[in-house]
Parts: sequence; C-alpha cells; structure tokens
Amino acid sequence: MPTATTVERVMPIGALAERTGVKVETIRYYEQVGLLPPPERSEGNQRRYGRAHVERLAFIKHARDLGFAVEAIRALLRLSDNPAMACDEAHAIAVAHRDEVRHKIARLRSLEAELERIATTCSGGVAACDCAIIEALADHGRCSHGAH
Amino acid sequence: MPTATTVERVMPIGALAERTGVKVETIRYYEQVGLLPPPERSEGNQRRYGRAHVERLAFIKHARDLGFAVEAIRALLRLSDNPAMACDEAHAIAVAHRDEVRHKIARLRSLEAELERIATTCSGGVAACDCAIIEALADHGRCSHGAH
DNA sequence: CTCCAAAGCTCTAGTCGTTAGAGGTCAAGG
DNA sequence: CCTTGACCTCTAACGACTAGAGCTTTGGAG
Repeated sequence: MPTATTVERVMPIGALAERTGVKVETIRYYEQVGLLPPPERSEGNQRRYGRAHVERLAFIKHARDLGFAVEAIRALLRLSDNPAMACDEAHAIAVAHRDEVRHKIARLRSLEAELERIATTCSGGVAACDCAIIEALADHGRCSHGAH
Repeated sequence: MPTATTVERVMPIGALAERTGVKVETIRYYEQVGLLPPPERSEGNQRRYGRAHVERLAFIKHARDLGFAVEAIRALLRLSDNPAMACDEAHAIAVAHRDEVRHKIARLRSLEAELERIATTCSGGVAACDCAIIEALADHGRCSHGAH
C-alpha cells in the first residue's frame, strides 16, 4: 500500500526534497553544478525523479553533512559510479578530510580556551572592569610587536 | 633610531599590512565596510596610517583570529570607543561566541569520529573493499528511511 | 633631473554553498 | 472552470575576503 510519496517513478521535486531533507532550491542547485543528473520532465516541464535520484541525493546529503566539499563529493560520486577506479582514491579523500576536520577542531579548541579565559576575566557588570575583554583584544594586538 | 616602518605618522598601506599581518586588500575592505576609519591621504591620494590605525587593526585582527564575525567586531569596537557602555555587552558577545565555538567543536568531533570509522573500515587497496567508504555514504542515505 | 619598477589607487567580478525573490506556468481538487 | 499551491527560470544576495584590469604615485639609482 504505497503512499503518495512512495510512488517513486514520478516524484516531483517537492517530494524528493521532503524525502531526503534537502531543500528544493538546493536540489536545483546540485543539478546546475552537475552533482545530480538532470531528471526527466513532465509534459509541463516539471522535474520527475525516480529511486536512483533519491539514492544519489541521499549520498550527497550524507557527504555534505560530513562536511565534504562539493568538489570532493563530485570525486566520490565518480568513484561510486565507477568502482573499478578502486577505493584508494576514496580513502585518500576521506583521510584528507578527516585530517582537515581534526585541524579545525584543534584550532577551535584553543579559541574556546581563550574565549573562556577572556569571558570569565570580566564577568560583566563589575566595577573594576574597564573592560577586560576589550583589553584582551587590544593587548594581544600590541603584544605582536611589544609596542605601546 | 627608528627604522623605515617605525616612522608611524606616514605609514603607507603596505607597511601597515606587514606590521599587522593583514593583507593590503583586506585593509581596504575593512575601510570599505567601516571597521577601520579612513586614514588621511598623501598628495597623490595614497593612504597614510598612524599608530591609532595600527592598534585598531591589531584589535580587529585578533578578534578575527578568534573567529568573531565582522558584525560582532563592529559592536566590540563601538564598546571600546565608548567604555561608558560597560562591559556587560562585551561579555555577552564573547560568551555567545564561545558557546557557538563549543557547538562547532561538538559537531566536528562527531564528524571526526564517523570519518575515522569509515576511513579505517576501508584502508585502501584491499581487494575486499567495494568500497566501504562509498557504501557508508550510500547506506546512511538509505537508512534515513529504511527503504531499499 | 629623469626614469623605472614597485607599490599604490579604484572598480569589478569571482569564490563557496546555498538562499531568497521576482515574475511567470502547471497540476489537481472542489 | 477556478483557485491554490507547487513548480519553473533567472538573478541577486549572503560573509569575508581575493584576484585582476587598468591606471597613477612614489622613491631611489643613474
């Protein structure tokens, strides 16, 4: 007993959007940049998607959620279309991205520490505060050359 | 015995860039969007910066390095120009940003874990690999609805 | 003093991955 | 048949720069 959106042969863009959690505009964008192949059209020129599109878009969505760049996804899709190209390349892409993510985490952690420090130095509303946060920002500026 | 770049009254944009580590184009951009006040100009219409500009730009740079958005920096600069406005607001900005950074870290950490998992599932070049990374991306797509 | 390369100037457009809007067409239920 | 919502294309905006074209100014060497 298939519901309206499980009639997969003739899915309009809105149903595909709902199913995958990707916005309509974004789907059209992915088509425009060549991530999602152009689907067939209805007589009235409206896009009609099938199961293959759902799967491909889900793949794209998951990769985007993992923070892969559109370029990287293009490469991953090429690999998935062409398994003969082996997974060495896919592995390299994933590892490169993982390292990038690690890098970002490390950077953000030190930012967090510094933000925490300057935010707690001045907890707001205190009279002695002139203001510690602003001074921290200004001082660090000065400290790069030690000039006054 | 001041060197060329320590002659602060007449610093051209390139010297300011070198001193602060902010690119020339970015300095002009900051002026355009109103973060850095327009400096005086030479007879030939070239920007000439002084010490105040070095300090303000260093403040901006440090805040940007900490990941504050330009809008937030605009607010912080307003506060630093006008200390009477108290540090409550600065504190709120810093705390909000710290929380945002924490959020980002948490998200990235789970991404990292998943990337690690899929990257090590297929270590590349293995025959059995068909490929685990690509399957992981595809499967997750499918698992959101359990459909085949 | 004259010349030339480096550095400056303005203005425009491109980046990335969407998102939003204008202004129109199509499909389906009452 | 008519309305309403979903769809269509095309263009511009976001944030924070970055790059380039095409020009002028500056400052040191000859």
